[in-house]
Amino acid sequence: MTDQAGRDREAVSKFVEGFAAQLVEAGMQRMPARVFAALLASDDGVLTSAELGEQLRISPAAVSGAVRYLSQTHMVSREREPGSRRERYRVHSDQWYEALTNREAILKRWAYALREGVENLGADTPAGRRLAETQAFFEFIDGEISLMMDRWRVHRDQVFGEGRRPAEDP
Amino acid sequence: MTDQAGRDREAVSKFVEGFAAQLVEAGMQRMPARVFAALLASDDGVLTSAELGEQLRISPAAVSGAVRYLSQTHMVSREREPGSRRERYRVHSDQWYEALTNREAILKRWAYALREGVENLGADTPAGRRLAETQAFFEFIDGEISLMMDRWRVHRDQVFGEGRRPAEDP
DNA sequence: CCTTAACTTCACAAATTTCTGAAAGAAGCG
DNA sequence: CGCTTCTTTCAGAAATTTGTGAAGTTAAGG
Repeated sequence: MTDQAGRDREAVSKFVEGFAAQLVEAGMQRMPARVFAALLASDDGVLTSAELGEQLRISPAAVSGAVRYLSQTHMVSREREPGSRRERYRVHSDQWYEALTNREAILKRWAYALREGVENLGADTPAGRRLAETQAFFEFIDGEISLMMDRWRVHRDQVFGEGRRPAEDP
Repeated sequence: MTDQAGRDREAVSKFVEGFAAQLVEAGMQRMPARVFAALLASDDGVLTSAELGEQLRISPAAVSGAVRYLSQTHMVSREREPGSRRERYRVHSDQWYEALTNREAILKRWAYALREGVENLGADTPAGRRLAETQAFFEFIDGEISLMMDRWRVHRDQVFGEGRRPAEDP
């Protein structure tokens, strides 16, 4: 029962494809999106490369590419069980949406490009002022996001209970 | 001087292409990104279709497509000066990043897909619980974002001064 | 060590996306 | 009203992206 055995494959697949489609809509590549959704919908949040390939009907190469992207962006972590050559990919509930909000790296680059623009166009020009305000916006957001995540953790512990966290890795 | 005349075209172009590249990196299509960056860097935040085409070296068709996307996502508004058949496209500083955070629509769709997943997989299964927590996260974020924008407006008025707003449309 | 099971990399074919020129469609202006 | 100027739509060429099979690489286990 800890495996796919007793589960409604139809329902899982429907969720996986539907949620992946939404992720794609938001700009994520197709394969990473599908792999990620599959992990989210798995019982333990862990699947092997072979399981992913079979469930999604994609080649090992596709799994490899998708997982590389997902681990680079810290949405999924890879583990290898000692004494096996199977690799296992895991989604940690907390870790992954922390990663999602770590578009911070992107915000930083935007802010940098804008600062350059202000310098080159002149801070006293209309365009320069517009860019400066935009830059200030991103810096503001950047700071707010980490505060928001702090509040989320408090909120989550209130709603879902605090004791559950260590149980996630059985 | 209110036109491109006295401006450093080189500097403008450098900013436009650099910032557009960052937007593309974050998932925006190329042409919308370039058009948007060009508007940001323009003196009045307003450019005509022809000006955009000339500055970016793209066809009228490309401008049309890019602008359609940008106005659908409320990042740019289109106006037609009465008595002219030239259309003008404007970026309102405030309006556009409000639009950016209005990924709310996306968050809503994600939350919906997740809720369906919880129902179909069962709220009492491990996967169901994971999905439920993720759903709760997005709902939390969704609420926080509008509060954050409120704080931003206060912050902005403190830093940039309050009186400047009506001056934006001379 | 050699074998074998697994993952990764690479070159290419297929599918998709992107941008253009050309034609069609609006809307001012005489 | 018809001419003219601008914008939009559309079909297709070009470029990019995507996913695969096959070869290459790593590491476990005899």
